[in-house]
Amino acid sequence: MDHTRWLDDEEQRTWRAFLAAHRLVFDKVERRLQAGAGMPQAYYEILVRLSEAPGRTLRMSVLAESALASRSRVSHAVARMEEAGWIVRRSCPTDRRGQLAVLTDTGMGVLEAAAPDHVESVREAVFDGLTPAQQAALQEASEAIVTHLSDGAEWPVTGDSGPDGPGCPQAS
Amino acid sequence: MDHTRWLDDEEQRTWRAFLAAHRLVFDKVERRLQAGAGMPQAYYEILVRLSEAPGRTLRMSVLAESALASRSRVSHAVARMEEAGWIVRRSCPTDRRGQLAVLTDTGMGVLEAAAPDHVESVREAVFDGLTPAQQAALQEASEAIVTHLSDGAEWPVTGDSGPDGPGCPQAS
DNA sequence: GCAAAGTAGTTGAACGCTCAGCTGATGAGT
DNA sequence: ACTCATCAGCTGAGCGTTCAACTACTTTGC
Repeated sequence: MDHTRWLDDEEQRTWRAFLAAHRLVFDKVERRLQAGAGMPQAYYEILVRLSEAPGRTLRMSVLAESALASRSRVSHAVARMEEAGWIVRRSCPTDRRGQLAVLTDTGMGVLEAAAPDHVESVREAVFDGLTPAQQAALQEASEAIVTHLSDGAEWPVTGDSGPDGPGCPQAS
Repeated sequence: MDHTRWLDDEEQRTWRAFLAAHRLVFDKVERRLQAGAGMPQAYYEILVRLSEAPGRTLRMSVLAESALASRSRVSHAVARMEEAGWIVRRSCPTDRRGQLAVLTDTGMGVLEAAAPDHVESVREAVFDGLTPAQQAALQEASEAIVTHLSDGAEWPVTGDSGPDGPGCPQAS
């Protein structure tokens, strides 16, 4: 027997449009970022989160959660960006398991240099194709999905530091 | 001077929600597919396109375009799936540069076995979190983005074979 | 105190994707 | 016919991601 809740035609159409939009938007944005700044989206997002954090500092695990990335990914990425001089790692004074990632001035400079073209590509890919009403609808639907998938757990879309702070107070 | 068309707060919020929604949805779907069927989304999509094509056959370039993938990606992917016995390659009789990818019965079986859980994961990730109105809005916004990014070029979201057929008539 | 369970982060292998460069076929211009 | 540009597809190197260990530290329960 077949319990599968198959998609009807309308759902199928929605899913394929969503899929196509995703691929087209992120391909474009990723390519532009790679060409212009030589870094993948994931790295950019890590830099953004760090730049917004107090003291430009975040614990690895907080960074991972806030950038929606696995710990492993962040580990590898930060290692690479540390080689490049964009980030330095310091150990956390209150929990010796912890590591703090700190955005350097160099890293901040790289981010600021990359931002204008990145933002432009996002605007071209998403906002230039939408009416204000469609934009509002997209926001609402996206937030509904995020809320649903983050389960009961709150999920700070605007990057604040969560209910219990950055996990390790910025030591500077 | 600074010509950058920065995002205002509302646009920023929309973009971050869109970004988060996509990461969460595709992470979930990809993981489920990988765990259940041992294949990435990109492979699944290739199999779907082939299964819908007349004679379960498509030229490599048509396959790439229809799956929104680069030719290189399709080349690598088909090579791997050919090793697995899911696809066979045959040369195109009318254009000796061309290659036809044909879905085998084994491949069709793998696809059919993978489909139920994949569809279920899509439903859980997307539709279970949306009201019907939100779903309709998401479809409209996604299609607007797709239309915008595909430029003037038509883009068959529903996988038909395009204005001039599969490019190489299915020879069977 | 001390063992057991849980948490933070790292590491290396496997793998898919991208990019650039390549072969070989086709089509247009002369 | 002959050249040159274009197109279809393949290939290998490089890179980022994932997954499954693994180390080190912390917390819980006794």
